[in-house]
Amino acid sequence: MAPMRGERGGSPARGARASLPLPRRLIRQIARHVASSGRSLRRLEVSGRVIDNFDDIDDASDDSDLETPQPAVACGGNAGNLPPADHDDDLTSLSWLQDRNLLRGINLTKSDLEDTKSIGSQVIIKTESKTPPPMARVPSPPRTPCKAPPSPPTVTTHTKPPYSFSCLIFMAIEAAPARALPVKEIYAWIVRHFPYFKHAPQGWKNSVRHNLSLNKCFHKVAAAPGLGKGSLWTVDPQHRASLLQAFGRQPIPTAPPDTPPPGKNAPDPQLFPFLARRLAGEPEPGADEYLAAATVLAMKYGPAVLDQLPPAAHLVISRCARDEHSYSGGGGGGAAGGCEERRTAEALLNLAGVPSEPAPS
DNA sequence: GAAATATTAAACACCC
DNA sequence: CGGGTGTTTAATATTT
Repeated sequence: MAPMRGERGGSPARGARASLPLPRRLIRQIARHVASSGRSLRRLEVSGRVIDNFDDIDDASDDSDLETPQPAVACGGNAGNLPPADHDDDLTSLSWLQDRNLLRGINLTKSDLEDTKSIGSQVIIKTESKTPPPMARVPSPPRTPCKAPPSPPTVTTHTKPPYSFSCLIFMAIEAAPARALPVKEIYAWIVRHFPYFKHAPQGWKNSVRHNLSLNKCFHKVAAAPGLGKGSLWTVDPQHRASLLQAFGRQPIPTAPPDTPPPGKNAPDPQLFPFLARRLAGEPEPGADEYLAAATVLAMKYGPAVLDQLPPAAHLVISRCARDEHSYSGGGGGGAAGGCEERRTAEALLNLAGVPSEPAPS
């Protein structure tokens, strides 16, 4: 995979003040919005690397209207756990909060992570809840969300799964952090979770593509650069319910007979813990923050990165090479040069419900 | 049994 | 040119 633009490797200016790739105002907006939702923005990770500049939020010189940020030691957090890389260059981190993966506690297997790499960076905003999370949490075993979870997906042997192709595709897409997958990743997910397809006749891939094309539940979104061929496929939100109903119509064969049924419209949570949660409609805190993360990424790496993020923003970005982009959903086009990324970011913030401040004059 | 839905196969175009 | 992707059509199977 081609390294993302802006990836570290060069040597950006050291020190918090030397280089501030993000407009402070936007950082403030993001942080404020996150704070208003009862959390605090802690850090942002891309592919495991912190890219935040949120320490600049503390800058009083430009911050008169900013809510008082949490002191860097307030919550202890896991500062000690931060990899050394977190602390170099412009990637200083605030280490005062507790981890909270706003990408919905995804239980990624190693292969999931590998898959994810190909569609873009894993984006994690870490925040803390100032108030206890509304969801009553099961007394949880030691959380190892992203590290070798007890591999759920050794599912159903090598028999043909009882799910229709549309369900399989649906599950694959829903299981993706970004809720969007290229067809190749859909294949991979299916094979990984249903080994039957590893040796199934090749026609099934045709069926998958056929289903994607024909089924109104699935939408193609803009092709992503660096993905190779093809587009990202998403689930049409309007048809999501019908897909969930389809689950209800399908046998759920995977749970042992003595275990209580996982719920009518859900895959076996033991086998698909993350997916089951998501499909069960559990609240997914952090959507706004996620968009905020997209904002930051857009500014850091350029608008093209948005194509590799979830389609939630519904931004239509023309993918003309040569760095020329136009946007619908923002305030019209015509952005040029340096303002463009900012406009993208602000459009995202607006879509995320974060009011945009008028630019200081 | 009919209709709806799903599966499978195949052909073709497009693009990289 | 080859292979992957996406679309479309058609036949068949299964479910409702």
